[in-house]
Amino acid sequence: MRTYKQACGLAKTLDLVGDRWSLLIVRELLIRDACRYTDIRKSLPGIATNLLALRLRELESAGILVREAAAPPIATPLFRLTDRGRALEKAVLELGRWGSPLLTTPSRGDKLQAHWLVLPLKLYLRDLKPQEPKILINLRAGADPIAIEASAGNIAVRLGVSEHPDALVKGKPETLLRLFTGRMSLGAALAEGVQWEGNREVLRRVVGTVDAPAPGANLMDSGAAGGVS
Amino acid sequence: MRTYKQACGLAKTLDLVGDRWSLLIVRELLIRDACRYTDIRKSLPGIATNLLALRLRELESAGILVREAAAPPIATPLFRLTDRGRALEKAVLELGRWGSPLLTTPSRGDKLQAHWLVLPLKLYLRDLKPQEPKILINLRAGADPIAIEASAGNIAVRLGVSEHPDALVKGKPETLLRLFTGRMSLGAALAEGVQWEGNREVLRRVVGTVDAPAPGANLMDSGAAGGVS
DNA sequence: CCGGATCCGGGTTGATACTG
DNA sequence: CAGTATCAACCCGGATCCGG
Repeated sequence: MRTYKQACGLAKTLDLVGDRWSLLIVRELLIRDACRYTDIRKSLPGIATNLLALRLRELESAGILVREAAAPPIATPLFRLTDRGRALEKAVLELGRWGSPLLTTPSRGDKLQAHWLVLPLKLYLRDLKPQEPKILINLRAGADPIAIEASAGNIAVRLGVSEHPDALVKGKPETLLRLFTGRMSLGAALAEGVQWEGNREVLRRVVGTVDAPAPGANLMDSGAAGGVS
Repeated sequence: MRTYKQACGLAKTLDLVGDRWSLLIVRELLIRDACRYTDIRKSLPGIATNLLALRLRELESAGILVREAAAPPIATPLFRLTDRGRALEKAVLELGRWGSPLLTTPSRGDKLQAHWLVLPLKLYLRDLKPQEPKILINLRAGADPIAIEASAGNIAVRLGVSEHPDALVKGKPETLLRLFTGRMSLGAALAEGVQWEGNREVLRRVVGTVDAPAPGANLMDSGAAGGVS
């Protein structure tokens, strides 16, 4: 294994997850608790099958994920993060936050899969009315539905469907992302084909600037927009 | 440029800083405000000169750093992070935090340069007595002295020397790191050759468990230790 | 010395074909 | 479905050389 040979936390981390595709595999497992080989493959267009198999072995031997031989009847192995692997979430979220401003520029041929919304929603949603009763929002932007729950000041975002939600929102992933990160008003979203069923007020519960989509609204905490090479 | 072609913040970040050495170059510039080519090279043993030059061009065109043509007399270019590049600090610190537990295992041939202590010190030092007057600690573990300042609940760590410090601590970087991250008592550090001049009580100001170096003390927030492949 | 450019051998990645 | 095998292309590491 190629290593930097530096007694530095960052270098040690990159020794284990710095190779191409590694952190994207971790991202998939952060979003979907357990994955089959093919699930990961479909979410990583362009990865070679041998490379995916190699990375999974490497991450397994690094203690970041485990391969669970499934039940005897239909044995299809499942991959799941260990606690140690799940501890990468903060770092993954911070890397994703830094890259978010680059998503505002129109993507040429970029893919956007619905389940990827989970991580940015975790970053940008806030429970702005902690004293009010719990609310549930279901999102459907593609194959994988997303469930949002705001309760007592906390936000939970996960793949799946909540029962008896306060609202069900359908639309293209791009549009829902802009809507829920405060970069697009509800009116504009509806005009772009978003379907909102149920209570519309719950949007204000979790998104700050619903009606003030500042023209050059920047998702960053600070700093100028970076160029794209 | 090779890109993942995914409309995902993490993927976009990795498109720009996911290549080998890129984040280590950012780390160097986070620690030393402005660097010459050779400074970076000395801190990255093993990097090929052409690769360093290439990475610097890539990071420059990504808006992460700028190349400052120095003053006319003796022109030696300086590299400095932009605001956008400095915004990577949180992500870099979180990646480093995740890798910290891997530093406890004896490193085979790993290099440890004194100035790398700056980032872990930023992570693990706390001002535990915010109401007391400001204190200054100078560290010397190698070529680059480090200045620590605790004041009003905040910790500042930078390369350099404070004037009239409360304490001056000299020793091997490994030992100072363990001492200031609470994994080694002061007594043990002194026994290993650490020289402490000045007030010894200031250590309690910034380090939590000075006298309780739990045997298997873990720097992680949670999770088991990962294996090393 | 500083800041690279150039060349080369070997390792890694990407694409495709193939197998249990 | 879950990989392995193969091979071309590219990237990386090390050495050398070269203009200020």
